[in-house]
Amino acid sequence: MQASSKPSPMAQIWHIVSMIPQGKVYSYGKVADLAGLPGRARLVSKALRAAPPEMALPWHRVINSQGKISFAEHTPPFIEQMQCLRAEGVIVNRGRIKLSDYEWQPDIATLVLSLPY
DNA sequence: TAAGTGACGTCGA
DNA sequence: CTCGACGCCACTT
Repeated sequence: MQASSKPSPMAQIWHIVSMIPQGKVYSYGKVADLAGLPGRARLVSKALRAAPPEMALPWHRVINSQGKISFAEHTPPFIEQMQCLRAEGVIVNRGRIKLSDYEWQPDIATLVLSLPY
């Protein structure tokens, strides 16, 4: 059984990102881990850029492991991401976000039920 | 095939 | 805590 093909890495990444709750953030590296792609954080950024706008993926909730927005400060994309986060109640200072307050703590049960076994 | 690039991560100064 | 160097991976030149 289970002869069906497993989802593409990009589809897996999109799936994980779509699960990040409003008002919470998660790092590229951890998204990659949950997607079953350890060590491929850079693939996550690529997947977000490739995501069609129609799917309204919450890309702004993905930041780097240091709790900062990865775009260069003062650039249009940086400002857009910061505003999206603030609109959800996330406090952003100079591109920095307090992970101890806003990092998503994925529920194990939810994860198990959502992964493609 | 080698070298460059990037919405990353980790470690040490 | 901030920075730079280096490691990494998947492309692109």
